[in-house]
This record gives sequence, C-alpha cells and structure tokens, in this order.
Amino acid sequence: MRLVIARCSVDYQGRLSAHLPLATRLLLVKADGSVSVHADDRAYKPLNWMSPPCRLEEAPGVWKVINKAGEQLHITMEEVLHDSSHELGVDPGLVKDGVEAHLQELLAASPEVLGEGWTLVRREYPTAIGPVDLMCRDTDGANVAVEIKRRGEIDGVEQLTRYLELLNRDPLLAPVAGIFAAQEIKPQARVLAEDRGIRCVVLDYEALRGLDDTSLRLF
Amino acid sequence: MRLVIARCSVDYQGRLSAHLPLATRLLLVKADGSVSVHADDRAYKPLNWMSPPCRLEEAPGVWKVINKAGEQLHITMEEVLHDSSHELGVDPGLVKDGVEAHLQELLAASPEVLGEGWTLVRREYPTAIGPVDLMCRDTDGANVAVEIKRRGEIDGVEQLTRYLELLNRDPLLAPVAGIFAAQEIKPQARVLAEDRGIRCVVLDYEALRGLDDTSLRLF
DNA sequence: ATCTATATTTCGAGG
DNA sequence: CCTCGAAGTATAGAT
Repeated sequence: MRLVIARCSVDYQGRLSAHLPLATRLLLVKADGSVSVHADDRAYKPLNWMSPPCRLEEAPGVWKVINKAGEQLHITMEEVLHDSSHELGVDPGLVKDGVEAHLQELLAASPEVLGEGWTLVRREYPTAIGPVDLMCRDTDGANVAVEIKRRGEIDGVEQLTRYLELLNRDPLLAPVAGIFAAQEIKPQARVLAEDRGIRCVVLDYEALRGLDDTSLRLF
Repeated sequence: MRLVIARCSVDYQGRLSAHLPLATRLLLVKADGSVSVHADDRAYKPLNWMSPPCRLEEAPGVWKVINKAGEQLHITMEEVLHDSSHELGVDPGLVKDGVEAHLQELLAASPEVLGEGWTLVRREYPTAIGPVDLMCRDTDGANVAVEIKRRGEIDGVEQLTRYLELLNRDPLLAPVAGIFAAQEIKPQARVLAEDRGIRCVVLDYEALRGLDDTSLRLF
C-alpha cells in the first residue's frame, strides 16, 4: 500500500466525466491496483477513484490510471508532500453477524413466530425469477411465501409481489399468501404491502436468537 | 488527515456485529471525524469504518470510536508501524458531467428522438408519488411518460409502472403510454417493460449531445 | 424528519 | 460472463 499526499488536480473520463481542481489530497494506491483520491471529508468515500483491475502509469508529475473498459483517471501533481509504501500482507477478512442471511436462518428455525403451528417448507424456495427467502405452510396446509429484509422498503414489497404473482399461477401451490418480514418496516412499505394483502411482521433479532438458543438447549 | 499503519484487531457493534482478526492495516482518520480501516485490497472500500458525526477516544493501544446512535468501533493495536498527520484544507469538490440529470436535459431538448413530431410537455412532471422525468405528447396529442436512467434495470420499470398506473387514473390525462429510456437496458428489465406495454429506448449520450450542439448552432 | 431516487454505487453468489 | 439481490449501503433532494 502506497500513501501519497500531494497538491494535485484530477480528471476522470469513463462512465462519466469529472474534474477536480488543484488541491492537497491523499492518493491511496492499494496492492490490488486500485487508486483512490481522498479529501479530508466525505467519510470513507474518495473524491475519485479507479477500481481494479487497472494499470497505473507513472510519469514525473503525472499518473495515468487506465482499466480495460478504457476508463481513465489522470492525476497531475504540483507538489508531493509525502510518499510512503507499506507491506500489509493478505487480510484475513471480516466476520459479520446480523445480516439478512442470519435473519433468514433464525426465522427458518422458528417459523412458529409467523403463526402458531406453522412449518417450514424450505429456505430459498426456487422460482423462475429467483428464490423466495422462505416458503412456509400454515395449519390449514396453505402455502405462505416470506420475504425477509433487514430494512423493509418498497423495493422489497415489489419483489415479494412479483413472487406471489408467479407462485399463484401454479394451481398446485395456489393460493399462496405473502408475509413481509423485517427488523424495521418503513411506513410507506407497510401501506403498500397491506394494500396488496401482504402481512407485515417486524422481527426482533435478539428474541429470534434467544429462541434459537432455547431450541438448542432443549434438544 | 492522519494516516496510521498498525497491526490491529477490530470490533464493530452497531447495525451488525463484525470482527477483524489481528493483521496489518491502514487506519485513516479524516478531519470530519471519520475513521476507516483499510486492507490492501477491496478497492476504495474499507473493511470497517465509522461515519461522522462520531468521536474518537484514544487510549494507549486502543481506539474507541462512538457515534450518537451508540454504534461502536474498537481498534486494538499491537504495533504501530507508521503514524503521520497532514493538513489538507477544504476541498473545492468534484465537477461531474454525464449523469442522469444531464441525460434528462438532453432528451428534453430533443423529444423527437422518441418519435417524430413529439413535443415536450414538461420535465419533472409532478405526481402524488413523485415527479415523472419527462412528460411528452405524440403527434395525436396523446401523453407519454418517460422514465430516464443511465442503466435501465427492473427497479426503473417498477417505478415507471407505478407512475403510469397513477397517471392513467386521471381521465384528463389517460391514456398515458410509457417509455423506458436508458443508455443501457438490462435484458430482464426489457422483458418486464415490454410485457407491460412499455416501449424501451436505448439512448446514445454522444449523439444526444450532438443534437443539442446542432440546435444551439441553428438558433 | 421522512421518504424517494441515484450511485462511476460496490460486492458477492449463482447460473 | 452476466444477472440478481444485498449493503452497517451512503447521499442528495423534496415534502
């Protein structure tokens, strides 16, 4: 990893055209070939960048970064204030917990949260337009398709609606009801879902994890 | 801006839980208060971070970054290999060209690209659920709602569908046809659009800009 | 403050 | 390789 602090101007020609006037910035060159240009704000987002795979051509005072698609990043340096390189090695990477996949696991382990006596048919129930997160069966033996999100917004309701439309064309499955389950459901998404006869369920991640622990202790 | 290279492990507790085992990484502290932890890959994306506004509490070997929502980032340092600070000043910022707003301007200036003799009613035509990018009128005087994207995907088709559904409830406007216009239209989006009677138009940014130049020269 | 739509989204999984 | 869905999405604009 190479860190350069320089007074520079930058031009990008690619998916759009963009220009950065002369100012002092951080140029971050990673081992994967990527180059990013950072100001002292905008959190972790660079002002401009080139993603790998790409190639850095370094000439005195000018860097040209080019990728296969022909996108170009030109950095013109007036003054270099710092230039250091560091060996970092391969990173073992991030371990995450609490994302949608985890919610799906937990809810699959406790379908009775959705309705008493309900059972899981399967996770990632396949359809022509993609897998439904969960397919369940209620006590009457009717199918219920469940879409799980961390944050429930309109897009998720549209997605579930498409699945339901398709599933209900299959006489062997129909009628298939829908449930929109999320840790947080935006009001507009709730309105749209309920207008379409889709039940909304707010999930409690900690409680689900508790249920899961309990079942592990019991069996 | 402060640049630290350190062997460290990192824990994040907030919207999810995440852990990074001990390894050598870049810690980037910006003047806006943000802290990001970078490996030597993943382009500009940090492994972990805290966005401003947040507070950095620095103790020997341990950094705690906390924001108002109670999210926490803990960085435990085994060894500091580099530590430098740099004054960057305020950045003049990025000048962009070629994004969706520009496509909309260009197409608004040349509605005949969509159909001979077509005219523009207005840009950002207001509806209860948000503005339609362009409202046009064909040679028969019928209304056409146009949704413009840089890349046309399913979301955009859903968006236009919602607008059309609403617009066609108004007897003063109906029937309103739809056009999905983008520099690139994904196959699945095209199938969905055409299934719903929405015409797809692929836009040529350079050609549109050429038309615009021509009109500037003529008048 | 909430909601909507955009992003050079990026990233990863699966066909 | 493309396509699709998720992201601690972030961010800007409008209501």
